[in-house]
Amino acid sequence: MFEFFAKYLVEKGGFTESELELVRQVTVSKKIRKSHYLLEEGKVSDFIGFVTKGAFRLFRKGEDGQEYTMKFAVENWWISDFTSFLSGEQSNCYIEALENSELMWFSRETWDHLIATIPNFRRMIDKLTARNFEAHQNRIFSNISEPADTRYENFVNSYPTLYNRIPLYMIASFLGITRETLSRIRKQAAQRKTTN
Amino acid sequence: MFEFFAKYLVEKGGFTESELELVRQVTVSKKIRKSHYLLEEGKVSDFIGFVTKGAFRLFRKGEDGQEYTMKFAVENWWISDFTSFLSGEQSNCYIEALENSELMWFSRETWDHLIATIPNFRRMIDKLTARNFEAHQNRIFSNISEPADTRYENFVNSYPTLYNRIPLYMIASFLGITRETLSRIRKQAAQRKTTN
DNA sequence: AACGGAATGTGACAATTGTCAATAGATTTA
DNA sequence: TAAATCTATTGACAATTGTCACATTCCGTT
Repeated sequence: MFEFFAKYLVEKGGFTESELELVRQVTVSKKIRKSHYLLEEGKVSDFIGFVTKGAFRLFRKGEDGQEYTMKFAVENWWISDFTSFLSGEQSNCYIEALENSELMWFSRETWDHLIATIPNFRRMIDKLTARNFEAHQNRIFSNISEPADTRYENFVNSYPTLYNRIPLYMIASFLGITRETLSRIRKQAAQRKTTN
Repeated sequence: MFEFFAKYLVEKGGFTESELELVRQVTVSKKIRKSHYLLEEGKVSDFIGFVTKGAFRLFRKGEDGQEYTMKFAVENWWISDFTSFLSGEQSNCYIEALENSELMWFSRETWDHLIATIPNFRRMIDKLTARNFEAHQNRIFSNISEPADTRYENFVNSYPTLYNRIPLYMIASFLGITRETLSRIRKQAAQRKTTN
């Protein structure tokens, strides 16, 4: 599956053949089965993964014991608890495989090495970080300014390869509503469609 | 007011005297009066500011025309629309001075120069970026997992130097509720306190 | 000090969302 | 394949939040 990752590096980072080779040499591929965890609360997220197959979610447990989905990741997405990765402290998140999945796996040491030795790599990650910042801003804005039905609509439009692949109750918690409410929102949306 | 900034650089970044001098040479101080704007929608946020006096808020206008506060900044905080700064594209935000304020003002060129020439500066900003990421995560988690009264309580506890200095309707929009709801939450909280 | 506008508080009611319970459908596992 | 588990939907009702209207307080300007 390295070729899948290589394609990404060429397209997003403009990597050359020799740069790709440098990355290949340190890339570890890892398979993980559905419902298994890549990370659990209390452990340090000392890796970064690039998803080549499957799907993941990152969630936290609330005071109420409920699971709140912070993020999804499918093919071509990066996955880690970056907060824990960057601070080196224990994570308060879980990362769960939602399907049988496969990823390119980078330890903290490997990651730092790539950043330090391949300028293109750092550039790519800096761009990614900026995009991430923007996405966070947009999500916060959505949360404070839009009603639930609009948030769901936006979610579907923003993640067309994602929304019909993931259990609805996870989407509900991602949006900050209950599964029942999401059910009703979807029903209303469907009715509006047939009426038009 | 550079001394105020210098203190920050020493405490947070461990800057040496000679490094401070390098920063001082390129630092521009800027005053701005209450209710004036540091940034308006449609312009590019091509600066980063460090607040040495006063207070700011960064907000976006929603579809409904309402203003939604994305962030506050008081003394010792950085202020900019980082999304626009990082992408170089037009901002969809406003930055408003909430009091007569003063800041250390860095153009994009100056900023890049500081990052490139002072390793300590980049290190400090990298740390800051990591903290920022964590803060975003926590806010999103708060938005999707906590009821409004808890969010307000957390806000007060998290920003003790801020919450009683800023109009309530701005706090309400920051939390994603209406001013009326915030009013009632505060009333209930006060009643609980006198009852105990 | 007085005025006017902005900000906050409050009541009545509407709309939205949550909770609980029951059911049906889908998927996994033995 | 069948049983068990997980997921999604729905109804009835409760709780929360929003909307609108108006009163009150606060604050800056003259």
